[in-house]
Amino acid sequence: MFKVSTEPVTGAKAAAAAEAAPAAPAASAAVPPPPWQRLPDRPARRRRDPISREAIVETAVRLLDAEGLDALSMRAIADELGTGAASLYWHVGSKDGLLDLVMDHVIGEQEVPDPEPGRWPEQVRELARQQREICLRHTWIVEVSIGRIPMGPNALNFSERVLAILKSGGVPDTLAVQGYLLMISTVNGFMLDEVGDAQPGAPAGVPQEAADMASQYVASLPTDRFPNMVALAPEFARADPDERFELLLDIFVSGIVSRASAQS
Amino acid sequence: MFKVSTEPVTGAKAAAAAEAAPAAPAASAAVPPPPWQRLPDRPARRRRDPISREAIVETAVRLLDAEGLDALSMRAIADELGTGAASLYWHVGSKDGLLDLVMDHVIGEQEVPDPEPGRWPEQVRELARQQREICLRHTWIVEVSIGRIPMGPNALNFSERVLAILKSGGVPDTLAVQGYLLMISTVNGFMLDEVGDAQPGAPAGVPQEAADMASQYVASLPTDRFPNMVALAPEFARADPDERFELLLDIFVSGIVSRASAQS
DNA sequence: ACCTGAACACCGTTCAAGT
DNA sequence: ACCTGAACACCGTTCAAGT
Repeated sequence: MFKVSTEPVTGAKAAAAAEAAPAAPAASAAVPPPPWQRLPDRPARRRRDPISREAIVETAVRLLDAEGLDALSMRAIADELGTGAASLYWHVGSKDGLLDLVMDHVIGEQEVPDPEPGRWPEQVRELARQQREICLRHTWIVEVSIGRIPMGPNALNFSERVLAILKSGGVPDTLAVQGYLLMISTVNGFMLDEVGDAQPGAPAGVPQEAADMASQYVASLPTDRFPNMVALAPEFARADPDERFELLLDIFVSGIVSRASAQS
Repeated sequence: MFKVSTEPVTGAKAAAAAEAAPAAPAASAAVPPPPWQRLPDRPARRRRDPISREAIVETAVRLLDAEGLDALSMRAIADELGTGAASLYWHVGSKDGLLDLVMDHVIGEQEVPDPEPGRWPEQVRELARQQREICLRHTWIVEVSIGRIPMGPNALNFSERVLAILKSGGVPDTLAVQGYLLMISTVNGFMLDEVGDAQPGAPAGVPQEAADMASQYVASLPTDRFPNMVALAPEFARADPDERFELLLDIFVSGIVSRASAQS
């Protein structure tokens, strides 16, 4: 089922404000114990990451970037924070709930410029490129986004600002919303291809090695049964993702533009 | 990492042929024991699904359709076949390997028509619609396809025949391959949105209920901070997927067509 | 060649109990 | 209000052993 991942709109802002404010009076704050004092050696929680909803989300993102989606477990996150897995459940409810928060956190990385009505198509292109870059930084995000309708505070803010750009360009209501939704999912589809489930080691983006292997295999097929594949094998090899992404943008944005001017 | 999911091209054909051939002499084949005879009651494997690579794949697909991706476990498959999980590993190597086979199996549902050079753009549209329908039948396939470069026998056959259509239409080599790859991933992106991780109960496709809930929530936002969202809330509600898919096809195919005629 | 049971090293989540 | 350890019901996979 679809889950509408909502957060109270004020939540994040409030938290951010609290964080920005000067730290609370640290009167009896952490003082390191004298070196001779023997403390009960429970894991000695590293308090630079105090356990809180925000800290859990940030730890999860760091872990995801470093180890990939398969390696993310509640136990691993808790370990990183110096606690047990059970402790996380008070803050995030479930792993699924945590991933909702993680997704909104990542959406927060998008910076949407103020509308410049004259060049809205180029602004749309820039947004798409930025979306791609975020997916390359966080290769796990496409998979995480499956089945989540982004409605957290950052998602709402993002949508609002993108729609402002389209509306300022005179795109009619229906086309603006449809086009916005299609743009997101089209880029996601592209990224589905480009990043796959790349492991952290890999430099993100389809490893050239894999592309070459595939192309080589295609070239080796029996010509009589796969004439087109064999003939086009070299094309599969030199499929530069940047180039292909720009082609996709060209097709997509010019399509929206021509429909927008036809309707107004 | 990307896995190139390859099967020897001849494998499936050979297996199919073997299956089609008359069954081996069933001289001392299974005769049901007399009703009074007490047999050791091990699970009494239902032999209508003999355990084999093909049977495992088919069982997996049936289970996936019925219960969704999260519910698929090696134990569940084995249970359905009347064995233990360990027995599957002789046939499929790993769950991941099984999913490779499952993906190729599903790709095999695509029927690609022979090229009709005059109407290749419409043929491309039809292929995309068919891809969508398969994703609606098997809502888990988009997620399964992440990180898999489809190179099984059915995938190769599919690619070959699609490329034949594009080439017959006079699409230049590079654009044919790029366009083919982009079409697949664009439809996948759309399906990522449309099916999410729909559970088996749901009628496949974004539940109208969820769309309404989202739209209602958007309409309830503070107007001063989300003027565009609030104004466009109704558009979010009546986003008919069929309509949006056709818009996407229009944009995409017309983009390919105009570039094809510009280059030739 | 094929199948099996039992074990290993994990999961997400719950819950009574602690402070 | 927040955290904890221990337990529950699962996972995928391995492996020695069976036929």
